Order: sequence, then structure tokens, then C-alpha cells
Amino acid sequence: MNASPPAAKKPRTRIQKKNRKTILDAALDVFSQNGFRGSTLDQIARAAGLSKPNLLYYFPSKEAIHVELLSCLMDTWLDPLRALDPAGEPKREILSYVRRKLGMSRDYPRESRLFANEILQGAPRIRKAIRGELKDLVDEKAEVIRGWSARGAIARVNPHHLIFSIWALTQHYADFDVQVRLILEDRESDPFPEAERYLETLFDKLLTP
Amino acid sequence: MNASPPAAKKPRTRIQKKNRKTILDAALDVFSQNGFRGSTLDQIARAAGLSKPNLLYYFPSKEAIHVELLSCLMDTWLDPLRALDPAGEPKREILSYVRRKLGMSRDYPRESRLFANEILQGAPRIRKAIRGELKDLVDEKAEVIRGWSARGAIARVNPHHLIFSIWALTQHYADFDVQVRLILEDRESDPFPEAERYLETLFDKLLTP
DNA sequence: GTCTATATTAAGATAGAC
DNA sequence: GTCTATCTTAATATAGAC
Repeated sequence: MNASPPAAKKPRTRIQKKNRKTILDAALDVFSQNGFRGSTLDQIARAAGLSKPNLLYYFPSKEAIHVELLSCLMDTWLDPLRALDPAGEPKREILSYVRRKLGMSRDYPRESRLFANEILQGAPRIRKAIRGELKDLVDEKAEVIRGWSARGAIARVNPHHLIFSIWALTQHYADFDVQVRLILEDRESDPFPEAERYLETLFDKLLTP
Repeated sequence: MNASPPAAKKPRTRIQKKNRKTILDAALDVFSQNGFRGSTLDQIARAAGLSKPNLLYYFPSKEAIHVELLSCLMDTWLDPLRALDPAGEPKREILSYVRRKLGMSRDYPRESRLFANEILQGAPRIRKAIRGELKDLVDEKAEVIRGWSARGAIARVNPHHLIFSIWALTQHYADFDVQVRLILEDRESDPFPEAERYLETLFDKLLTP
């Protein structure tokens, strides 16, 4: 059995809350760009405008900061899928999900890259959350989509792979942002408007029965 | 100006060639799973069955191994797109490209993750190749696809985003393999057959005029 | 060409003053 | 709560024997 990592200190005073937020935001910057092992406490401390020992006053270790970030953000990350409404108009619901998810890539690219780094490296710290709450949510929504397919409201598609494809296509614009921008350099200074049109067409055609 | 990293030693004897290959293969294992900074020479040496100083007899530094890997593999990585034939039947050509690219994710997931790690972290070591040979190839093939669209052989789509979507959808099955398998655990032990069917349908519908 | 031993630096974490 | 100084370990790289 592995011991669970030491839990982060519970915030009490106002100043503690503020500093913890500052640290987590700086850590998100650093971890999302360099991965866990590629990031140093020095970088995070500098980004947060605090000293290294002061970081470790608020969090017991570098690992604890990373774990805290991942678990805090997991919830936000799943919100767009949670909002998929079984009672809504099927195709509109899925297209809205695509739009919300692309919006996350545009507005929260750091979060996307944080998760991408973690999963790419075998998801050592969020395996449990993936097999647990993430899988449960996906299975639940896949069942909804299967129902829509079955009654002919949308085309027949494998619902799990449909969800994967939405993740892949939208997160690509955050995770591979550098590459996308380098390739489009002389064409689109902001790839997102075109991406939105393209993905709308793609999923509209895919889902039309 | 940055000095360019020292070039790797040119192989001369048979044993040198063999050892360099062993080292690069081991390094691919390690770098693709842990990223550059997350990997250590110890890990690579152990995986290669050589001592650490022996590694540094063949390559001047850890960085040199990484650079050599990336530049050796870039070519292989672009082969499927190079094979897209302007004289072929348009939809069939694109669907074949998708199939080849998905095959790369299945057969060479380490290479996919090596590039994903690199790009995710800002592509510090392959920026030039992206703006150069990669962009040139993409622009060239995008022009081919634009021609196919214009003459009505396939539907009207943004060719650059079409190429991005093929990358995103196929590489997802290599880069996020852990997540895909954890979620499909009780359904598909091998995600690739379903992925191939799903992607074939998706691109067929997207491209039909 | 390959190894053991080691120099050198970087990074996570702690001690203890204020 | 915050800082300076420091301990400790791990990692890149080198020296030098064989």
C-alpha cells in the first residue's frame, strides 16, 4: 500500500487564503508549461513573488501543490460535460458541449496543458479520479447519447468515441497551441474563430442522421 | 545568440552504430514517458543496459540524445502526410491518410508522446522544424486539399483545420492512451478497431460534398 | 570502449532568527 | 508569517584506470 500524500494545510485567515491562491496560480503557470518534474520550487516562488520556504509554509511539498491543483481543477474541467442536458434537443446539446469545451481551451489553456502533461506521463496522480468520477460521468452521458442515437434523433455513433473526439479536437487547440500558431502564422493570428466554424460543421455533419 | 548544441558523434564502426541505436531506443522509452526534464541519464542507462559514462561516450550530453531523437524521428513522423497523393482519388486519399496516421498512433505511441511532450512544453527544440519543413509540407498539402474542395470532389472545409483535426483525433489515441483505456476498461480491451471505424465514418461524412 | 569513482551543480526541504 | 542560511539528495558530467 502507498501512503497517501500529506494533505495541504486548510486555509484559515484571509491572508492565508490569498497567499494560497497566489501560489496555486503561479504553480499552474509553471507546472502547465514544464510538467511536474520539469518545474522547480524556485520558479514557482519567483512567479508567486514569495520565497521558497514561504511556499513550503503553505504547502507541505512540491507534490502537494501539484495534487491540490489537479484535484481543485478536475471539477471545473468536467463542468461542460455535466451540463449536457438529457432533456435538451440532442444535436444542439452536443454542439453546445463542443462550443463550451472549445471555450475552455481558449480561456483556460493552462488547465488543459496541466492535465495533458499529467495524462501523457501516465496519470500517476489522477488515475483514481479518471477511473472514478470521470469514467462515471462519461458512462452516464454516453448512455444519454446512445439513447438519442437509438431513437433516431442523431446519427448512430459510438458514444464513447464521440466524447473522445470532442476532447481531442477541442483540447488540441490548447495543448498544441504553439504548433497550430506556428503553422497558421501567415494566415490566422487567432485560430479559434475558424476552429469554432470548422468543428461546428464537422459535428453537425457527423450527427445528422 | 544561442550556441547550437554540440552535434552527436558520427557513428563509424559497427559496434558504435549498434550501441547508438540501443541508446536511442532506450531514450525514446524514457523521454516519451517522462518528458525531457523528467528523465534521467540513470534511467536511460539502465534501460539500455549500459553505464552512464558509456552513454556519454556516444553522446556529448543528455540534451544531445534528445535532439538527435527528435530530428531522426521528425522525418518518419511526416511520412504519412507526404504520401498524400495529389493525383489520387480525393476522399480515398484523405481517408487513407487518417488510417495511416491512426496506425502510427497504434504502432509508434512512444514517438507520438515524445512529440506531444515537446510541443506541450513550448517546442523549445523543434520550433525551427515546425516553422520550416512541417509548415511547408502542411501548406503544400493544404493547397492540394483546397483544390479538391474547389472542384467539388470533396466538401468545402478549411484544409489547415482539416489537417489539425486528423492529427488531434489520431494522436489522441496514443497520447491519451492511459485515459482512453481506463474509461473503456469494461468495454473495449483494444480501442483501435472501434477508433478506426469511428474516424472513418466521421471523415467520410465530413468530406462528402 | 567500458567501467568505478568523483567533481559539481541544482533542487527539495528544514532550522532558526526576526 | 516571512526571511536567510543551510542541510541533503539526486543528477549531469568528467577523470582516469583497465
